[in-house]
Amino acid sequence: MTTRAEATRARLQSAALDLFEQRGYRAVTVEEIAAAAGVSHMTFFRHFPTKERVLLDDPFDPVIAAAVAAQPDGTPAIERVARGLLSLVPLLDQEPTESARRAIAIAAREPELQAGMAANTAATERAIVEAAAPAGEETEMRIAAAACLAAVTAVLLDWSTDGSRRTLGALVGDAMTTVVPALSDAAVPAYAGAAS
Amino acid sequence: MTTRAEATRARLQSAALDLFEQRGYRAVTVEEIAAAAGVSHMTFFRHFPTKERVLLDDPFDPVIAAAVAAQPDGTPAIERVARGLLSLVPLLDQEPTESARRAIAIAAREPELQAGMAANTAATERAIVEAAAPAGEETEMRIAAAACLAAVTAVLLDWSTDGSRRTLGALVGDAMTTVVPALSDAAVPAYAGAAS
DNA sequence: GCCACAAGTGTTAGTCACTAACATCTGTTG
DNA sequence: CAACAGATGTTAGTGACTAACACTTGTGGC
Repeated sequence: MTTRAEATRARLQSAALDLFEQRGYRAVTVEEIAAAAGVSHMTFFRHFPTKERVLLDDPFDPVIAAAVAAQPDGTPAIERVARGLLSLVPLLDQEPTESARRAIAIAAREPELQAGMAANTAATERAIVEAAAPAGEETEMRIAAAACLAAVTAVLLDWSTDGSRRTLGALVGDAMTTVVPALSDAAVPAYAGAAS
Repeated sequence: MTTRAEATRARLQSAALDLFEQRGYRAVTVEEIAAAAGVSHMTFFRHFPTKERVLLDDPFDPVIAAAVAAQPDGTPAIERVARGLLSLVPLLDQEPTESARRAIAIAAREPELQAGMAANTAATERAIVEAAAPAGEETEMRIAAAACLAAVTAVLLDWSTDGSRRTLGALVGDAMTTVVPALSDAAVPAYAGAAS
């Protein structure tokens, strides 16, 4: 059941994406987005706390955190995080990622939006630490999460803009292999040697 | 020779730091900072492009980039970056870091400022890639830089607020060991085993 | 000392993101 | 249909940031 609020929210996101693509993030005002969605600017701010959030909305933290937590412990934190992220690759390659790609492509052009993406990353980092860090190893896990997520963000930016037709999954595989060279040795055959 | 502009800039930074500590980043207006420094708000914006920048000013990118570039190539990108950052530890432990610590402690409390720190990190990342990436390996280097810098940022936030009396250098050593476990084996004896 | 000249700063008048308070409308439930 | 809650609108702000133009202060040549 789609509530009225959900429909409004979706219209705002869609209108914002279109307008940002046409005229650039900076040049579009919240008023204009709201008008294009047929609502007032107050309604916009009831659905999104900031202009930035209408573009950079990311509800995947719990999924990512669970994937990391599912990795066997006992191995170094950075390997657990890397393997957890790799385990999500099949999911990535089947999702309807087109609107996400458009959003990231817009963010890639505006430095202020990359700061916003970093805020997303920080939230994901916290989720991973809470879900997957053994007691007493929170710092290690936070460092490992920060490192791996930064690497994923780096390839996300490429993927969104580059003409390169590589799948997001393959790029994430490369990123994890770069961060944890040991992964390419044997553990994840599907991605071994994928890095150039 | 200290120019008038440099003096004004320093007064603005100092006044901002004091006011932010007393009343919090959000609650202090640019007008108030400017007034405390004896100038108008327009002068503030001539010295700093945004309110955020008066706190998060970071001129160390060239030093960091050079330190990474100085590492021998042929090893994985992530090891070069990690070793480059480690080579700066002696410098860290002798610098007058007190105002930096105060600034980071303020930033640690405000999510919006952590986004600003991420913008700093992105700039550092670009500087490292430009200075140290062999032709054709830019992506690998960018991923490695993003990962290591994220790890350093994570410990910086701890260092600024925690009562822990560990030196910044020791914390950075731990961070690099977490990201590149291989470093603890032999290469950098001073930090081997420093991680808990 | 005086006179360009430029760098630094001030004033004023805006735009736009974002907030608070209160009114209105719409859909649902008894 | 009445009552109620969720969703939206209106209005009136605050504060970050910009543009245009005037002014002031320090510096070098005469």
